[in-house]
Amino acid sequence: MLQAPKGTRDFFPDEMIWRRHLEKTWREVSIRHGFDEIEGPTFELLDLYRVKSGDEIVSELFSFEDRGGRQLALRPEFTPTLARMVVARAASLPKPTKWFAIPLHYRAERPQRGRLREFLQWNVDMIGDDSPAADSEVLGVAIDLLAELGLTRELVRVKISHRETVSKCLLRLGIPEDRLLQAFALLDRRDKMSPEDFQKAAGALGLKDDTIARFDEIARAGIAATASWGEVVRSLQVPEQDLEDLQPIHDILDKTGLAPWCEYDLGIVRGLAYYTGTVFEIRDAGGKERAVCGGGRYDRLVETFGGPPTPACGFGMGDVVLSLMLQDHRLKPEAADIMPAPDVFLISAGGDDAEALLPKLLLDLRRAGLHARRSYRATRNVGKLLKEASNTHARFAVILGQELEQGQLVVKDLTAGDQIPVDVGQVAKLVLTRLGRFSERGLDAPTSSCGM
RNA sequence: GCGACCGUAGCUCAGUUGGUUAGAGCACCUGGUUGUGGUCCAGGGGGUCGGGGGUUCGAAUCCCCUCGGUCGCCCCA
Repeated sequence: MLQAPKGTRDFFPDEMIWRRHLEKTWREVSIRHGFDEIEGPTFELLDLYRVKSGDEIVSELFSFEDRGGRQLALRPEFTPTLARMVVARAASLPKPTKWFAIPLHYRAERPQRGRLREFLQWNVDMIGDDSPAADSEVLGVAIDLLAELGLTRELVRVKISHRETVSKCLLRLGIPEDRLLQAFALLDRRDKMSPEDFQKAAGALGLKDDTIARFDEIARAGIAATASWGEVVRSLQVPEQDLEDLQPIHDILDKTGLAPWCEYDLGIVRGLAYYTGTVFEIRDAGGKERAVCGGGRYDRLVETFGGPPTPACGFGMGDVVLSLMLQDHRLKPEAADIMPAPDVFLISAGGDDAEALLPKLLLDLRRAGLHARRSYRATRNVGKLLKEASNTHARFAVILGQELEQGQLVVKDLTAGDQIPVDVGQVAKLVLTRLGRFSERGLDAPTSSCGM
C-alpha cells in the first residue's frame, strides 16, 4: 500500500477539525491583539535561506531546481519571507507594522516526538518598534493564546533571556569576544551534555575551573520574573551594569501583569541565527516536551535583506508540540465537541411517501440556512435512526412517518427530549425559531432568498 | 545522515518450542417486519501478518534487505 511520505500527516475529519479549531483560535487571538494576517509563497529562492543561515542549512531543506535552473526550497520557516515582504514595502509600512501568519512549513529532518517534516507554525511579528513594550506585546499574544486553550502559568514556563546581557556576562567571565558564538552554542546544549563534557568544552573556550562553575551557574539560574529587580541582580551575582538590557523588560513585564508567567533563564539562546536582543521560549513546566514557542528580537534582519534599518521582534509557535502539550494535560478537545453539529437530522420512518419527500425537504432546510443531514441507512427502525441522529450531536430530529397522511411530520428536540407534530411547510420556520435564528425575510422566500 | 527499539483488521491487542482455512474487543454494515435515543440479541464485510528475499516439508514466528513508526544524536530557523 502507498504510504504518506515520512514525517507527513493525513488529516481525516477528526484531525482536520482540530487543525481548523487551532487555526481559528490562533487567528482570533492575533486579530484581537491588533495583528493583520499575511501569507507568502510555499517555496522561495534557496538563496533567501542561505543569506540568513549559511550553507549548512541546505541539508535541512527540501530543495529543488525548476526548469529554468533556479534553485528553490520549500519554506522551513516564515521569517525570511516576512523580512522580504517588509523590504518590498518598507517605505510605506506604518510603524509599528503588526503581522501574523499561519503557514505550513517543511524541514527535511528526521521526524521524532514534536517534530515532523510538514507542520503548521503560527508566526506573530511586530516590525518597526524597538521598545521593550513591543517585546512584551508580542509575548502577551503568545501567553494569551496558551491561556485561551486552557493552559495556565503553572503548566507552562515562559523563559526569557537577552543576547546582550548574556554576552556581557560571558565577556566578564573572560570568554574572548571571538568565542562568544561558541559559548552560546555550549549554553544551548548544556542540558544534553554530561557535566564532564560540559567542563571540557568550557575549558576549550579558555575558561578556568572556577569560572566554568560560574558559567554553569548563570546558565542554570531560573529566576522568577515576579521577583524585585534587586532580587534578580542578587540572584545572578553579576554587576548590575551588565544587566542594563534586561531591566526595561523586567519593568514592562511587571507593569503589564505578564510577570507571573515568566522567568529569566540566561541559558536560553535560541540557536545562533539572527536574534539580537530579547530571546524567549515557552516550554511545558514538566519539561517533557520540546519548546512550544520560540522567538525574540531580530533588529538587523531586514537590513540584511536589503531594507532600511528596521527593528523587529516576533515568535513562532508550532502545532505539533502545542497539540502534544494540550494532550498531556487533557486540554485537547474531543473531535465530537468541536465538529459542527447539524441543526436538523432527517429520518424516514414511513413508506414511499416519506422517502419521496425527504430529499426535497432536506434541500429546503439547507437553502433556509440550516445545517441539515439525513440518514442513509436502509432501516426504518426509529430507535436506531434516532441513535444515529443523536450521535451526530444534531439539535433536532425530523421524523417523516405516518403523520404525513395529515401533511405533518414530527420535530423532536434531541436536547430537551420533547417533540411536536408540525405541518410540512413549517419545519424550517419552527427550527429556525427554536434556534433563535428566525427572521421574517428568510420566511417570506425561503428558496429564492439564497440568491443563487 | 547515524544509533536503538518496534510493525498482526480502521483502533487497542492475542497468536504456544516454527505446524492446518490467523483471532478477540471496539468501530462499521445488515437484520430483530410498520414509531422514539449511548442498551440487548443474531449475522456480516474487512487482514498480501508493512514490503521483498532467504532458511525449512512447513514462517505472523528464525535470518538478511527495504519502507514506515517511536526515542535519541546532528540540527532546532
